[in-house]
Amino acid sequence: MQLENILPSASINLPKTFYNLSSSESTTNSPGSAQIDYQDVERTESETTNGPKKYSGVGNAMMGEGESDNFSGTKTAPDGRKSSPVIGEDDLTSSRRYNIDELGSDRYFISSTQPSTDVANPCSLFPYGQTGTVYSGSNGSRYSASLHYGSVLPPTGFSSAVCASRSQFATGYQFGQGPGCLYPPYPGTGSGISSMPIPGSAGGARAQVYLCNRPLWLKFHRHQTEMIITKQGRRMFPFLSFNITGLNLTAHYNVFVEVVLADPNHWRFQGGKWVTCGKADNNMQGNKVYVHPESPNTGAHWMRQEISFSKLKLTNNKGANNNNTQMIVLQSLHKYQPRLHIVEVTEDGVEDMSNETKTQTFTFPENQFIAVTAYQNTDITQLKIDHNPFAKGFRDNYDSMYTAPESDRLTPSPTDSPRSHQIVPGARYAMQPFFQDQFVNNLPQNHRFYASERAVPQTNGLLSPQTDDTAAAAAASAASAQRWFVGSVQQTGSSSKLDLPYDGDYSTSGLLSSYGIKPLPLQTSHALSYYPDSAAFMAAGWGSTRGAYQRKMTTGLPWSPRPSPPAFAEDPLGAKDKLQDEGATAAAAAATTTTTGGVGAATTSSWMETPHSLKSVDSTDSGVYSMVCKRRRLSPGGSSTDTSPTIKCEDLTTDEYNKDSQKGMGYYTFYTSP
DNA sequence: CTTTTCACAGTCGCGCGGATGGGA
DNA sequence: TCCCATCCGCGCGACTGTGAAAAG
Repeated sequence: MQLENILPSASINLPKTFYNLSSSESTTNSPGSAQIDYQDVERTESETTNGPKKYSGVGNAMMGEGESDNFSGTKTAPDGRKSSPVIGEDDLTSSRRYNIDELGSDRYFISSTQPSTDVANPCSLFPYGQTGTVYSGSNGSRYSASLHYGSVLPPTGFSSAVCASRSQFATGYQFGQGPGCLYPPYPGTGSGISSMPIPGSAGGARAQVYLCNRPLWLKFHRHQTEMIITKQGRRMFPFLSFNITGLNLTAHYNVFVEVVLADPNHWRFQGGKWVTCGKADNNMQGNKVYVHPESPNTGAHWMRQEISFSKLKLTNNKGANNNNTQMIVLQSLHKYQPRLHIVEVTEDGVEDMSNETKTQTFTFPENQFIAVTAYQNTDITQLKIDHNPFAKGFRDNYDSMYTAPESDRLTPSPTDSPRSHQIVPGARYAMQPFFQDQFVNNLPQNHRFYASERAVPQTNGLLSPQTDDTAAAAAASAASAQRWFVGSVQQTGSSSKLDLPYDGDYSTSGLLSSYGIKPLPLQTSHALSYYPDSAAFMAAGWGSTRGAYQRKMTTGLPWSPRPSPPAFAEDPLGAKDKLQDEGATAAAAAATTTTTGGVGAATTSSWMETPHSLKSVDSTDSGVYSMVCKRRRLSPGGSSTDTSPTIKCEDLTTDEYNKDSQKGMGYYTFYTSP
């Protein structure tokens, strides 16, 4: 790709107040310009489609402004290299930091429409499908949306089954992933596929789907999302929540989620990162589909409100099929990709067998996760605790948090969070605060001091293993005139700084560099994700004590023998180069994803082992990292490490940021397809 | 040694019943 | 005094991550 070309446009718009962009590269792009750039990118990408591509952008893209926050995991080594054990570190994407859409809007959408060349259409921005870099399967051929669909979801079985009824539905789809089924071309193609319209599909009604809580998903995705599976079933968190547009108001549709293997590998958490370990067992049988309880229903119904799958449960119990609750059967240590299916049916819920084209599938790469029976990466654990209302009891500063007046307490309750927006008709924005929060870190102004440092989303690439959302981001950016634009942000000049938003702080602390601790993860602000009015809490003492993390030491190899393939594909460029380019890459990331089709864009090369050169980099840190692999939370009073001030101060300008974000619904508005 | 299972403690909302207050 | 609406407290269930034990 031609990063140079892309960068300017790629850069995201961010409130300067918040990010303090100083980067020379950063440019003030207007939304329009951004779009144009993307076009360029897309073009470029398509041209290079066959070439080795790397996973790019996702990681960065993921870092939303709001998110940028705190991610602790990523830190820059003194030399500017990222030392975080986080998955994505090898990922080139990491270099790309920003994703437009994150900043611009909280909603990310993929249109099922065909990847038309229509530039104007946000969808067009994502050359999904075109980028075959993704896991192409044995034949190596790229999966086109249609192809993939067909392979995975045979018209006869899949769609037809659907029609009958929910129960049938589930049954019918149950083995969609069974042997013989192709893996969804995950990274790249996966997203692309879903986004791609099925040939002749929808008789004209092309739906557009927005991932409502995308920012939150991105946060997790950066660290490689993990989902607990238990015998009795465990809810997903983040849960899937979509907004759908473009449906026929009067037509009836079944909406369901299918979870398919994202790649052909078995994974294990070793050396602080996820690495492949043998082949996946794709013979696993069991229900893979969760039909939305409100199915079938009219297009008007589905479009009226957010479609939440908060009740969806994941289990590893093949025989478990609770009559009351649909559960999706998964296998531990396998990577999965949820996919949203919208199938037009008759009033009674029966699908039109004669017209399989009425099925539309949407895939959001950031929804990808690894099923586990116990959390492996403490970053994920912390994110879950910080964001999942059900886990409030595990928040270290919980006490102080709640000292605030009840009136100030906006945290959605476990039950209401999902329901509130789902049930109330027309309450499309009911969750606004929630989403907003995902973007914004609410911090007391007193923390403002560190604003400059936080200017860049932290975790850059380190984390995200798979990236894909960049495409989405790009689309979002293009689609919505970004309110904020961030240039390559990053730190001016020195490449070393690029990666680390917190560079200054971390380096200062020194502790962070070692990773012995989890730098304020958080997100305190994160913890308040659900607390729009977090400031009050902060005043109450929030942030004063945040659990420190203790790395869970793994006796295993410091580094995985085999780096995760696609997701974590290393950048061919030297690490150093990477860093230098990071600023550019960040911007490019968006473009890349767009062009590459998001995560999936990863080329076959991405599957190759990580270059030793990169490893060397890691090795440098390995001493530190090796120790780190898994982190465990410490008691509040715990290690001195956690005390680092930097952490607490994550985002300074948060207040301002919030103001901006709150100003208009526009921030949350949906993208409309041209 | 790794992975899975289980009991546990914690939070929350919901539902129920009782107490309270106002109006007829 | 009776009826009705509202408020409050309690118990229950749902849900979470933790950590130890069990299983492979």
